[in-house]
Amino acid sequence: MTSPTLSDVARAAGVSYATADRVVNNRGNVAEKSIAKVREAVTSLGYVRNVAAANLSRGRIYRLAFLIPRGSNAFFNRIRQHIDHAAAHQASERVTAEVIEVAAFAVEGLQDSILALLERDFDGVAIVGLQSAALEAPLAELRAKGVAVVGLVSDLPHAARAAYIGIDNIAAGRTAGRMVGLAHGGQGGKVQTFAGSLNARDHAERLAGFREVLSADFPQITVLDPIMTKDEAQVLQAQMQKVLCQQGLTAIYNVGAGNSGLIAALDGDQGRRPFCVVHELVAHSRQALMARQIDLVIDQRPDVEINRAFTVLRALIDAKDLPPMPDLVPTVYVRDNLPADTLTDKMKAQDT
Amino acid sequence: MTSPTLSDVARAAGVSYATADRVVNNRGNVAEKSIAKVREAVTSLGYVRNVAAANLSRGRIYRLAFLIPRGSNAFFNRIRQHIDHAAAHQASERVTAEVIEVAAFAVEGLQDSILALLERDFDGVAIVGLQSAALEAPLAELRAKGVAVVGLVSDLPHAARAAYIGIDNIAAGRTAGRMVGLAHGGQGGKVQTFAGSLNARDHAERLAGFREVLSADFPQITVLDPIMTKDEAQVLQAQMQKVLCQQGLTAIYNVGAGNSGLIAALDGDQGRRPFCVVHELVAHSRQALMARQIDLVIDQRPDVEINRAFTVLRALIDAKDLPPMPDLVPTVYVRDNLPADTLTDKMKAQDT
DNA sequence: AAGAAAATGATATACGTCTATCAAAAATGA
DNA sequence: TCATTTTTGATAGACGTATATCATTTTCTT
Repeated sequence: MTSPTLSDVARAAGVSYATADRVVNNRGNVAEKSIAKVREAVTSLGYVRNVAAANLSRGRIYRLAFLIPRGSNAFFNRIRQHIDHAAAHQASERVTAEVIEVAAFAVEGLQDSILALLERDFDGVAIVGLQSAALEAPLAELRAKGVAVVGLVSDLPHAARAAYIGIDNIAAGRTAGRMVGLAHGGQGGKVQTFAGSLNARDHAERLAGFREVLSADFPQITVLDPIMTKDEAQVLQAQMQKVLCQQGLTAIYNVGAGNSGLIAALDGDQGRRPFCVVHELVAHSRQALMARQIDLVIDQRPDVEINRAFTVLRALIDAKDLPPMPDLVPTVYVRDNLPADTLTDKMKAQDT
Repeated sequence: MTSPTLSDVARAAGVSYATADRVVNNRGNVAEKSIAKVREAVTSLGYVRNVAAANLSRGRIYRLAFLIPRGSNAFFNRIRQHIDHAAAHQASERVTAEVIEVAAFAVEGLQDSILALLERDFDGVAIVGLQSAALEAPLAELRAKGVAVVGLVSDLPHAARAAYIGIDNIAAGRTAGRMVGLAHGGQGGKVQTFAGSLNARDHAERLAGFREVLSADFPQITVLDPIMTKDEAQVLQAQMQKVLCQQGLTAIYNVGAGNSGLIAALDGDQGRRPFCVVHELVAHSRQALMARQIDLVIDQRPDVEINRAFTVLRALIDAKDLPPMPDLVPTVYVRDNLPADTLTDKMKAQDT
């Protein structure tokens, strides 16, 4: 009925509690023979450490930090909200999470913020990162202090983090490509692509995946070179207006942000519009999907990612293995399978 | 730094620990005035009960049961595996989960199994249910005993369960319809549908959603009446072979199981095949997707659902509010966004 | 104001683990 | 063999909450 305690293990192994404790917590100074006896008793009794008792005893608290790009970006607003929400619900498990805003997509700013973390006493940090070697040194220092570090949404240099929590952006681009291909129903066409900047790794990856699928499986569809938008809605709107005048354009794919501009341009347009695919479900992309202004949204489910970041950080801090977690996959939204996400609904449509 | 304890609250409220305890655990026999003082201290100090300590103290263990249809169905095999896997990882939190197999989709069998649960001492139960009034009485008894009950994958009578954990099957069907519609690229067509039985609520719902979208948004596509398969692969294979000979068939949609038969029929076929959409990602649907024998799989992510069932049951048992949980949505898989699910990969292709 | 009822305080034990201390026993080295 | 090192045992306090008991104080009734 009740599960065995470490005292039970000690008794079964024929050693004292102290010795059993030395073994399970690798405190050293134990004879091989005793180690073997205890290990055996552990498996035969099926002993598992009661983490509640353990955490209580050591007064463990999880101080977590999330480094998130600053700005009014709807996507990161959604992320910030979800972090606060999730943290509030884990307060009873002694989890605190602080959102620290950093200059958006700037290596130096990120570097400084990471160094600033050294002064604070965090147990784990999730960072919306950049693949820059300049981050390796500060991250190494952080990890040397015993802080668990994971990359979130956008990866860090591999050696500098314990895990990456985010989708595979090549797969996301491939998925978009597949959808655009399918939507042509075997006919030919011409796709205009948009990107914020190809220095952003995720943008480049999505585009690569997109091209890959179309050229391999739908050669009758032409992919036009991306128009750069700096993720600004105004730029997108202006460029879209131009593009929509072209003849024979059958699809639009924006790998980046600024979709409110894209949608605004479509709004003014009449006649049959091209098939439109964008990324990230936020208030206005959701509305546009409902209003049939766009056809598909590829989403990375940031709320799922945040939950996972909490779980992974706690597991890393406790040095235990990860619980079973379904893969993160790029999710395809059409107007028919939208989540009833109240957060998204309530949020004002701002810039993406 | 360290969070306040109930003793701190008592001190701040100017009452004894005993009284503070009486208030927070509503033991009664406390003056209104004292209640107010304690409540105030709780909010001003930001006190939150340390659940680790609480669970330790009362020796709380979570005894959970999952009622899952018996059989070699690949989908439910996947579910069973994931339950065991998840349970193993929660053992250190004193969670045990027992999978109880019940006769597949039979009201009487389910009824008996629920009554059998009364003899056991479970704290929470997740049931792959049926919408039958005959289940209401036994479930009411179970809940009267204080057992938390949730519906899983397939819902129970609403009043008889605390929550339903599964996707909206109408939305799933609508999503399939949207995809089939899009894949016609504006052209007309003819879709053959397959279902196990229209008595199965989920099958009927998916079909309804599918029809709804096609008739509303893609009127140029004809939806043929479903061929009934009893979810048997042989039936599907035979029927598919007939169907594939028809002229002008542009798409196939199977709302039910038995896809290995469907795939086998496609395997033998040459020439341009129709656009194929099926449900549930299991070993063989995955393989077929990779081998380009089918185009789309609509999946309900049973592993996510299982995780959620654990979370919801524990929250119900602890009588605390639910943590933030992203919506469950029908997930669209193409060959480009497949999860690297080792479980699925390793599992032998059996009947779906 | 006396007696009954209600509310409060003080306190103890238990949950299972971590951590530390000190003494005792066993193994090792010279 | 004696001194040294290594290993072991016994034990106690702490973590924060739940639960129980009993004595005491306050409030209510009439």
